[in-house]
Amino acid sequence: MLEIQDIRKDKGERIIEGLKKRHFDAEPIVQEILDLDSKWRESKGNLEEIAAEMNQISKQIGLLFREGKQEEANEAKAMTGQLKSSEAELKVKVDELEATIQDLMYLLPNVPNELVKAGKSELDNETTEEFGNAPSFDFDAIPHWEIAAKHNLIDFELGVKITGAGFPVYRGKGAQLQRAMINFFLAEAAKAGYEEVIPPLFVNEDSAIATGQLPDKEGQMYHDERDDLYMIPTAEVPITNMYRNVIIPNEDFSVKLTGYTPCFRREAGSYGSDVRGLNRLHQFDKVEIVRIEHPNNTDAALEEMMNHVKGLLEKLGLQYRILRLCGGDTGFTAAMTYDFEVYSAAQDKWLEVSSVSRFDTFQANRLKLRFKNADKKTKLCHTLNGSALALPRIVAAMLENHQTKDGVTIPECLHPYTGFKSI
RNA sequence: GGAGAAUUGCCAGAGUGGUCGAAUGGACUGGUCUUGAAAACCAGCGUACCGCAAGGUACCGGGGGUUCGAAUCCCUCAUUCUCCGCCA
Repeated sequence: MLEIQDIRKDKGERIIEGLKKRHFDAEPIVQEILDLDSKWRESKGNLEEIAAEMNQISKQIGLLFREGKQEEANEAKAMTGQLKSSEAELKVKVDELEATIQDLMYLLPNVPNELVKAGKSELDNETTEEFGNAPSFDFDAIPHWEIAAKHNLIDFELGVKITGAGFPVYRGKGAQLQRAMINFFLAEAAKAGYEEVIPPLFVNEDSAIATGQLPDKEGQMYHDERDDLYMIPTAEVPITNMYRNVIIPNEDFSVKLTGYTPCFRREAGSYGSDVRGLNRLHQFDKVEIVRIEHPNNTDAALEEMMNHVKGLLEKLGLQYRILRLCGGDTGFTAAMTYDFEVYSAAQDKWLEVSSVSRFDTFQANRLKLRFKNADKKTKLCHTLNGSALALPRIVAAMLENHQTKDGVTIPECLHPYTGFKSI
């Protein structure tokens, strides 16, 4: 969530201007917020005046009683009726205004970083870097779902029977490969100084709001209504929420956390070739890296995270490119996002395998995640996170790009974890 | 799932209707003293909102209520602990 102080400062000009890069017209919302905010301040001021008066009178009544001046006390009591009712009235008004302002604030997405270009959709994303060469095959490369079927690695139909579409069953070397990659990713993250956590896979409403899944992406999460819990769409949610309502001591920077979790996404409305095989699932595995930073260090942290992901892809021997998402394609909560895509020769498409984002104070504001700056003022921290990496698509890319005529070669970095060198 | 007890500031812990944003101790920060440290002493030591400021308001697990006035009484929810039941 953006900071209301930020809107007051320049009448929201910076925000309105910045959000144009998302093709988001913030002006009417900002206007309404400003309008309601001044009303709110006025009412709030009045309310506090009355409250102060009430407090005064109450104090006096207390004194009178102690001095045994019953009558005077009762007289004073009688005077409070009018004040009390106008206080109640104002309170309702103030609460309403607050709620409305809050709702409006929820509508405003994060302001894109200065590096982010204006744009409407993925077509406007910029490719910032490209690494590696496309694999060449002297046979007909087949897509991963065929490879998976051929070697009995993943059974999609079985998943349909047990649960439904988008819940595959990994088996044999397919399951082992999956587990090996998780361990590899976690080990690499540990090497890079990230503390591993195993968080809950369900979160409460407060957590889902704090990282921005609610109220915005309600329909994307599985929701257990009975206990009012949400299944996590990414480890970002529980891990970042470890720091909800926390003022972190300066010496704790940088906070670097990693965690492997399954992720659950309803993916309502997806269909077609996008959902073929491992391309889009309702349940998938991911190793996430999360950072909480002093604002001064955010640029450096982002770069470090990018390099971490690059390192993983290079070790896996995959060709990839990095996109800086344009304003319109950048997620609601993010100030800037880099997507890592691996080229799949067999499918002739680029598969998104990682997404590294900085949120600046947007999440921290909802999280109430703060630190104390040099002059002891509490300030909002910055949060960042990235996938390192998301399993299904990286598995798909590996199977496809490392396929041989009658199997798949496992990259060397995984050998200690798989126990086998080929499929 | 049933019964009981509890939830107060960074921590421990007092406080059962008015002068309580909250005693006291510890931790921490600054100062005095010291060659330095320890000890002792003095001072400071929560968050947020409104306000140029003075100041005001709100917060004692969350929400609601009673009252002129609530940390204190009532309702409700959550969490923790103990006992019983069930169970990987």
